[in-house]
Amino acid sequence: MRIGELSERTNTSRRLLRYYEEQGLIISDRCANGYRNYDDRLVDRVLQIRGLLDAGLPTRIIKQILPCLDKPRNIYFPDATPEMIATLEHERDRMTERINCLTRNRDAIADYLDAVLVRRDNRPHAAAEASTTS
Amino acid sequence: MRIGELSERTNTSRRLLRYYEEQGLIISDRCANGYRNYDDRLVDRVLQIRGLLDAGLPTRIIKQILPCLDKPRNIYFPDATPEMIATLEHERDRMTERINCLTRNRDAIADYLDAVLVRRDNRPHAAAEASTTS
DNA sequence: ATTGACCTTCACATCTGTGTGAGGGTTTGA
DNA sequence: TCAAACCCTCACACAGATGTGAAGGTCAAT
Repeated sequence: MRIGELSERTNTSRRLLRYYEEQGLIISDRCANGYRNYDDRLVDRVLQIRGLLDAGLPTRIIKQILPCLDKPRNIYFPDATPEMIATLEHERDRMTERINCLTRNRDAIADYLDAVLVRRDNRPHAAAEASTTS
Repeated sequence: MRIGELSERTNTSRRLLRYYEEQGLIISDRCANGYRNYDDRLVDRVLQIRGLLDAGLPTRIIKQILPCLDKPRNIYFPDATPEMIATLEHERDRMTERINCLTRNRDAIADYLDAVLVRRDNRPHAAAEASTTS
């Protein structure tokens, strides 16, 4: 598929697709006329990149962790240098911290919303309250 | 406490503390000489802000969600306009998406690391393998 | 009284992810 | 053949988070 289609299917501007390529996050082969040509799998890949970017990871890090995220991975192991492993462990832990932080705060927002909405439902005009009071 | 101490205790530059204040994320009262004076609770608050920023939330959003994250919250409910509630619900959902994305990818990294490290342990010089083969 | 370690504001700089548009080719269909 | 709709590269612009430094006030200890 060409860049326009990938752009539509991932809801990502052409500009950004070229930028991700420039940063080494995705690759494309070229048609005879110079147009980029993308594999179908790039759709998921781009979505994954966008999710990680949105979660605060810089392209530099995403580029490093992408190779070990490919699905049929157990088939061949790329070069796993000790520094690379250390980097991955570090990023794994940082991501866990992010997850915990987000979870804590999201739960607090959810609790707040629950409280506000319940309070609203219990107002004067409240109607269906039979089971709670009996 | 003054800005230097808050900076040390949160591992955050003075510059950034002033920036967060300018963005309305934290407040400070001033001493007679104009120095900022911070409450002890600001330490946790700043840490929370940093975590959210690191997880990809912009200051604009953080400012909106902070008020409903205060601990003894159930005591008084601030003005919860319908738009505010809609915003919070939206951010809650976006945070859930981020959490899911981070979790998926972190787990993939963890799996990869486990596989690489196990493989390494099973190499020629492996010693303690009695239970696996019997 | 002076020095050093604080603090203030202000302003300019940097990096990253994006947008936008110019200038120019290719392909397709009327 | 011409227009529309693609594609290309390049370059400038912008916003947000952050660094850095200048010019200057305050305070504590020597």
